[in-house]
Amino acid sequence: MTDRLSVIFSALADPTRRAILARLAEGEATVTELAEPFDISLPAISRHLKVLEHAGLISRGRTAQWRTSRLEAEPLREATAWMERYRRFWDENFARLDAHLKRLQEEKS
Amino acid sequence: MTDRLSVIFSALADPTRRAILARLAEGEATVTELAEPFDISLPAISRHLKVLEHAGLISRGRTAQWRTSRLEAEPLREATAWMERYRRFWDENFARLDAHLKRLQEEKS
DNA sequence: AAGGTCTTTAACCGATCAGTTAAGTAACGA
DNA sequence: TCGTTACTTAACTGATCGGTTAAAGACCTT
Repeated sequence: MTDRLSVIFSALADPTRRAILARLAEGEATVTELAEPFDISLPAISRHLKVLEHAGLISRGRTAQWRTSRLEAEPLREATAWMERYRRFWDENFARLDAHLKRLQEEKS
Repeated sequence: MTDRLSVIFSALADPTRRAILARLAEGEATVTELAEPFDISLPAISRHLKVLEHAGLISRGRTAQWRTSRLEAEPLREATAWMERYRRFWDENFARLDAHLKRLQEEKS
C-alpha cells in the first residue's frame, strides 16, 4: 500500500478526516480549532492531521505556538481523475458532457 | 466507520481492489479470471470481492458454478460528488467550467 | 452416486489503525 | 526564568485488515 492513490483514498476513508477537510475549506485553522467539534483527544486529532499531510491533502505552517493547517486539494484532483475512467458506467449524459468539455478545451487553446 | 462514503473510500484504498475494478470495466468476469493477474490466493480475492460488493461497487450473479462480477459505478459518482465540493481548490478554470455545466443543465430543462 | 470444478467459509496470524493517557517540546508573556 | 498555552511523541490497547491453509458448499458431468 505504498502507492499514492491508496494513501489518498485511505486518508479519505475516515469520517473525522473528511470533516477536518470540510472545515478547512472555510479557511486555515489551528489544531485546537479543528479538534473542537470532535469528542476525541488532541493527540488523536494531531495524528489525523499527520495522515492528511502525508497524503498531501493539507500543508502546515507555524505561527508562534500555533500550527495552522491549510487545504491542498490537488490529491482530490488525482483521485477524481482516476474515477473519471468509470464515468461512462454511471453518467448517462457522459457523451454529451464529454463533448462539452472537449469544446471547452478547444476554446482554451 | 459505518457511513457509506467511508465504506466506498476504504474499498478503493486497496490497489488490488482498484485493479479488479479496472478489469471489470472491460466486462464481467468470474472469480478465477479476476484472480489470474495476482499472486494471492483465491480466498483472498473472494474477500476483496465481498468488500467491493459491500461498497456497492460490484454486483454479483451466478451461472452454474461460476460467480460473475459486474461493475456498478454509482458509488464512484457519490465519491466524486463529495470531492467536487473542493474543486475550486485545485481547478483554476473551475468558474468557467462551472458556467458551462450550468448552461448544459439549462439546455436539458 | 461419485468425482471434478469453482468458490466461499473458518480459523488463524502479523501488521496497521484509531483511540487512549502521560510525558515531552516549543513558543509566548510576565 | 517561570508558568501557560499549543501541540507532538511515546507507549499501550483493542479492533480491523489482508493474507494464509484447510475444509466446506454448490453445481455440473458421467
